[in-house]
Amino acid sequence: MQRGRNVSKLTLQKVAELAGVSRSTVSRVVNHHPSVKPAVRQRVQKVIDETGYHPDPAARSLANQRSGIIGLVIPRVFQSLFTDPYYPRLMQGISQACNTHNYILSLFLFHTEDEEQKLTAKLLRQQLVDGIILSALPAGDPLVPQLIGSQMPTVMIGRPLEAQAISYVDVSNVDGADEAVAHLLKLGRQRIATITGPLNTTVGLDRRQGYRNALRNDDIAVDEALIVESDFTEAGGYQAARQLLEHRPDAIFAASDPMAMGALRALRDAGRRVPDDIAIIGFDDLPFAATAHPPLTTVRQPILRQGITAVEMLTDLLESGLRPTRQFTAPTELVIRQSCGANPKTHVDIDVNVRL
Amino acid sequence: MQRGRNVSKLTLQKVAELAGVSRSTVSRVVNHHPSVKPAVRQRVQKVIDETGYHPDPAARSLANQRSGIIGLVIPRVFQSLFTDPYYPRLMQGISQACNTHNYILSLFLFHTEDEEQKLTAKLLRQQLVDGIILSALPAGDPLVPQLIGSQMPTVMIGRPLEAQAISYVDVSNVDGADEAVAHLLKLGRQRIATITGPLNTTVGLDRRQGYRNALRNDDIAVDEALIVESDFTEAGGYQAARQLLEHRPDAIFAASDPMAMGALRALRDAGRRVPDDIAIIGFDDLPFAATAHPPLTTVRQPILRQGITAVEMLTDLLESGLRPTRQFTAPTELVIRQSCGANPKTHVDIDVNVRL
DNA sequence: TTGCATTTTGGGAGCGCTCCCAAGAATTTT
DNA sequence: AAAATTCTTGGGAGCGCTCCCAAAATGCAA
Repeated sequence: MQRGRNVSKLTLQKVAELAGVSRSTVSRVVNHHPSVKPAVRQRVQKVIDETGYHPDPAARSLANQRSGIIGLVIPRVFQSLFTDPYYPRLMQGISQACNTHNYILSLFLFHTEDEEQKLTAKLLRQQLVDGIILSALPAGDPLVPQLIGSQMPTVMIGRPLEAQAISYVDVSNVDGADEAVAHLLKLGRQRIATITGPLNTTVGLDRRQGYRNALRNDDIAVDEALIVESDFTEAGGYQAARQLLEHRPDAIFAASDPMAMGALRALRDAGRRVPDDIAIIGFDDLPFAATAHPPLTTVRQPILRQGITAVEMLTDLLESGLRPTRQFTAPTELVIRQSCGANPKTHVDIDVNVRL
Repeated sequence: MQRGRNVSKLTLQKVAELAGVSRSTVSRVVNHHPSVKPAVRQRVQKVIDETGYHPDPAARSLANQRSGIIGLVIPRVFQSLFTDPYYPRLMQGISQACNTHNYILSLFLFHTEDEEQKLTAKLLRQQLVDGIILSALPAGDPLVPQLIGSQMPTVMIGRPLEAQAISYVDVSNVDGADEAVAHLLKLGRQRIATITGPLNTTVGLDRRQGYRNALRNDDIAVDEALIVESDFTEAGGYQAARQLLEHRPDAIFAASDPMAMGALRALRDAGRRVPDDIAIIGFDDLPFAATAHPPLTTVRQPILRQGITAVEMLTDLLESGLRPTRQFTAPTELVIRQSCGANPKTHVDIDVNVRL
């Protein structure tokens, strides 16, 4: 009935016998415990290499009460965004760092409310995963307080909406947006509109704040009609841009690249030229931004790096006990292409892969 | 030193004491074993619900020799594709089905060759994951034979290149491509080119085969100059299309949507009109296809369903022992929009979300 | 009521590892 | 050279669960 258990399994005990030492000594070698005589260590290591021994993760987990697994949790609300390349990129970074630090990465996508409940309860029981990386959440989500209450080591991607005693990795959304809009102002644009992300998320709020900061910095009154809330998607950007068109903006700052693409499409459908009639700047610098038509000026954020940093913060937390929470905010960088009208000569930049 | 273990942990034993029964009985209740008197079962269940008891996964794994984890393995070669929405979609399907069947999903992305080696060895040792879902591999990859040799239950996404005793979930790439090209022929296109995927993958080969089949079916000689190999990416499609332009095609069948987008861009840069001068059909029906300019005619494949099916085949395998391998090939569907020139009136279809 | 078959329950053993403690070996000190 | 100290090593116990077997409880027929 046991599948594939033809060869009797290799255990610490067996390796120990082969090397002529005890279980404990092998365990010490495996775990790089210092107090093993070099000669013995070498002999044991040789047996390990020759036999291809790997400790049984379940037994190990049971004995030392940790699973060696990091859980990446992406809540339901963000499922719709899941098809945008942001998440894959983030996951790549997270996965890479997990490998480096010898953790297994498990993925928890919540699909229904029911599932969310059940899975959350399981996750919080401390034995399934050692720690959690949590993608940003909308306001009022009960998950964050639950996590804090449960003592589960957690690092959030993106600052939580309500200030919380929790570690997170963020990007300078406010300043990035500010810089983008300032750039448009410098280019002489007068009526700059913005398509925001959902305003129940910090990302949405922060990028709008940056927009406001830039205008205020130039003593320009904010026209609320030029601010439209959307949902980070292409379709959302399209709708929002249509709506904005009535108010005759001469530039649009979209809080995400997909929305910028949607806006681009809306403008094209409406017969407006970009950047001549209306300039556009996005946010993210996703791969397609460079090859959009026209190539999209956008605020680059180091997505891969964010993932890596999140894992490193978490493993730090796991390996050194619960210490004060930490925060990290990565800088953004304005990538000037053609859609903002600053750079009409340059041709499409091809270095899509040089991004971190 | 134990983080957060303030409350002494809830074990089978404790639950048993609370319910006034033995460990074994509680275990039976938890595992839905039939031989428990209804009254007792109810009493135990009540305690479980009230205390919020969940069995410790590590202990469980150790005792019954399975981890309850399904590993999704995506090899290095496909990392570059990882930013295209195909994988997220697939993962969504896989994750959903894993939840339904009570498995944990772990993600294994190989980043370097070294990592690939190390992780593979670990994976094959049978105790880390119960089974593996393997995304398609290029020719000659040693992973498939290794997996077969190791007795690790595996389901591949996409048929393996060399026929192997392995289960897989595929889509009808040949027929899908055939249908697309036949459609172009029916519309009167004469010089139909194709941008293929990598020809060391079945997907690449199959879709090219479909292209050939369609031409042969119309007694049209295949002009090898009209076949350019690429890599499924936007940038690759762009390059390939530039190359094809010299041979004056009046239609291009691109074996993936990103390549179709690249081709679209190349044509625009070259001043060609789509579909008037050149028609284009893609493959995948990724979300952006509907909102491309012009909206992309493409071959839809049920990505989410593929993921679900893969998991179901795997859990079947896991729960009923190793039985003969199985294969499943999902149908494709030609989605006609504007880029093929068949449908110049229709407007952008918005039902991006109705896709399975 | 007794005897037998059948359900239901309890407890021992064991999954493979880590941790602790004590025993043994090696090293240093006097 | 013996004693004190330190470094290595081995083995027991236990992590929390499942599985098996035997004991207890129940049901049924005679």
